[in-house]
Amino acid sequence: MTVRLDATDRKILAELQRDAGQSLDEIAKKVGSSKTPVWNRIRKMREAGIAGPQTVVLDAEKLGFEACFFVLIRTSEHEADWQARFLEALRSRPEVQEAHRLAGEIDYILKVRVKNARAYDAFYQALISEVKVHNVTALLSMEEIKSTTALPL
Amino acid sequence: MTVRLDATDRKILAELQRDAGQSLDEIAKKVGSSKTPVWNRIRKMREAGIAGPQTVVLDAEKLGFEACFFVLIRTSEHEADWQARFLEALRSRPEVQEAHRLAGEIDYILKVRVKNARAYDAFYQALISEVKVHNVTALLSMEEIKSTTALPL
DNA sequence: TATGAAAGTTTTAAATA
DNA sequence: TATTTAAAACTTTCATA
Repeated sequence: MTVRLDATDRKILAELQRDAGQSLDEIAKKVGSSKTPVWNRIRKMREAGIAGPQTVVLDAEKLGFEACFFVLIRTSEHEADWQARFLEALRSRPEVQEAHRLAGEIDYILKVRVKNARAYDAFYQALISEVKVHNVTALLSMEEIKSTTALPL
Repeated sequence: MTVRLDATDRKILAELQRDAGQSLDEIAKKVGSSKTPVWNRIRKMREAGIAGPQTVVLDAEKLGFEACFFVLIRTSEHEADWQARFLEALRSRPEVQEAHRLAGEIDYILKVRVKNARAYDAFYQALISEVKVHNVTALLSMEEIKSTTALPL
């Protein structure tokens, strides 16, 4: 389901990733085209689901979210029912910003953003009371060196 | 440097996180206010750096970025000079979407998004040739269960 | 806080290369 | 077929009540 894009499409996406707030005219100038063609390309990429919703990046620290944990989870349960409940628990908890199922020893990794260590503990207790997990390791972030959703187009 | 926000500010931020493309009128209706006050609040929050740049979320899979690794790094080097070079290497590589310095046994965690396993290996070889690291474990994501930058305001 | 008018932007449509 | 021009609809921005 990979879509064919030309160099102009890629430049447009790169600009939108950098700043989705700029006007069509500005983008058009930067990619060496004009408003209408740029608008049509963006519309097509949106329809194809390549470009999704716009969002605003908030400063987590300034909003009081001062703790970020990476959580490594091992489980002994591998039945469909257990997995369905576990995934539902992750999806419904807003503290969980990322959740991946992994290959290898460790089964899942989560990125959890909370106000403080106490809030993490509350999250942890709630999670393990909902679904049984074998082993949990929490890695506490001391410093966010880099954080971006931009893809290197 | 935490800023005081009221319930309306929070609702506005929540709406902007959900969809930054909607108009002021729509946001105003949803938060039970009108255009001008909403606009003033957004401007203030931008000036305070609480609300940052707008971006568009792209579909990594559709763009051919089919591999995502979490990389756990242990190092024996803890000198300022080594660290400065290491951080610079991470910041300058666009495959690195997240990088955190951790407390405890493991020193750093990275989230690395690449087209395929070969591209990951190229990244890995380049990184270890630039800076010496003691131990590297790569966790391969099989499935992205959840991915959001939204904070639970 | 609300109203409204000026400036700017997006979107659609028609004309042109 | 793709691009440019042009015009309508809508949004943002800001002055004033």
